[in-house]
Amino acid sequence: MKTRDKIIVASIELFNEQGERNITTNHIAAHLGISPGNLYYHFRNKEDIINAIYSEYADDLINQFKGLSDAINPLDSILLYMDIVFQLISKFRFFYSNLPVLLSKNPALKKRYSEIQKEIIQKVSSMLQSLNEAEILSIKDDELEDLTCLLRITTTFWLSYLQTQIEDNPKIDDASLYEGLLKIFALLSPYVTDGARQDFENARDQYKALKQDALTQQIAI
Amino acid sequence: MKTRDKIIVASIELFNEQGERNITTNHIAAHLGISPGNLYYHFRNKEDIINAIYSEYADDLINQFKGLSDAINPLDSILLYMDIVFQLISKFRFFYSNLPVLLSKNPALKKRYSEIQKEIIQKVSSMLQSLNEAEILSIKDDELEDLTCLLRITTTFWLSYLQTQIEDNPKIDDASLYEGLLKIFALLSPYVTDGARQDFENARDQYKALKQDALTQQIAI
DNA sequence: GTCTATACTACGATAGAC
DNA sequence: GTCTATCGTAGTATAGAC
Repeated sequence: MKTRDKIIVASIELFNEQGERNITTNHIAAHLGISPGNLYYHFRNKEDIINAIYSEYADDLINQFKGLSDAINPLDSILLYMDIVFQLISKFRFFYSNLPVLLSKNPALKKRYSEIQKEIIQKVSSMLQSLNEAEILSIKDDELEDLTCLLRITTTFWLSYLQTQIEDNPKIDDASLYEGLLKIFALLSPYVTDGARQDFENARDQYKALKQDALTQQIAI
Repeated sequence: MKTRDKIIVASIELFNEQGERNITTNHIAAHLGISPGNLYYHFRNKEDIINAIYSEYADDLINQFKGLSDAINPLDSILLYMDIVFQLISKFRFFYSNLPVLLSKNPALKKRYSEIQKEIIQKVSSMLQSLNEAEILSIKDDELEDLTCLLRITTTFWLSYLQTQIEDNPKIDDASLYEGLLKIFALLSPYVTDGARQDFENARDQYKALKQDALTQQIAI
């Protein structure tokens, strides 16, 4: 791997584990066994590294969504979508743990973030409309915007919420992500039509089982 | 006002405006026209100031909730409760903009935060049950926990969400808080019984009007 | 591309006079 | 209680050799 890429990978790892605020450029260099000077050859400063990480995040996002374009049923579609979102948030969780602060001191990043957010909101909104048309959900026009917003808040801050709840510092694992997805089920549940109720609850049970599996696996290790 | 209190007030103000991370003890002292030495006479360090601010927050919370104990109807009760919560979050928003980071590097604070959280969750949960018993909402037993959790996430991170959405750096004002409260309405809406629907929508319209007032007032200024 | 060495700065914190 | 003066440290960043 090129040094530049190594720096990005190590930074993500260290930021996630110990918090972006607690990790300096020197830490990153030391962790990789390279000199600070070398790090500064590849990046102008720490903000530059964060911006590069965000580029990687954005690329990931686009690539993952491409693989999702196959026409499957709308319920699976939104679930897979949410799954991807949770996984990406987990992979870059230092970023989301710190979202308002990180964005406020980096206007360029905030602009990029806003643009991607707009697309995601658009996508979620259109997925909900598809579910409406397929008569899986029954959402009134004036409810659509609020529901989209609540879905965004829940996905964006789910891990942050978990981190504030758990007593000792938590390990973010697959079970945490499935638990987040189950909150999405809870949000959508009141809007599910009678006709789709069975499928919906089956899907929910599947994710409950996945969460349980992840939990027991975790204990086994 | 005593110097100690002045330091707390100024710190809250500066932290909210410019972010806790960007404000040093020297900034606080300079802002008050006192010496750094004087500040350090009153507080051992910056973390000590933050802990003192949190004590003020906790006191505020308890006092506000005391004034709420009068038996009013359960719907007004939860709305007033949420109103208080939003206002407190707004008053200490630097804290919530930074929640996971601030808590992870201050275990004592995290412990205090967790304890208060437990009480709030308990309180919200019992309020929802009252609404159930009064047949204003119809929440099944297995839905209660998820709904409580979604309410917590939405209130806790509403302002953080707003800050990430608005293009240029946002002014958090009354309209923002009412908008947050309307998200609470959106969360509860699917669970409202037919019998209580009219009251619920009337209350919602009231808050919509309040938000509009706040918006126009803001433009007038 | 990578290293060593170093300069600079900001911040946290304390000592000691008043 | 408050000030002035100052020290130590940690983090950022660059220069210049290899």
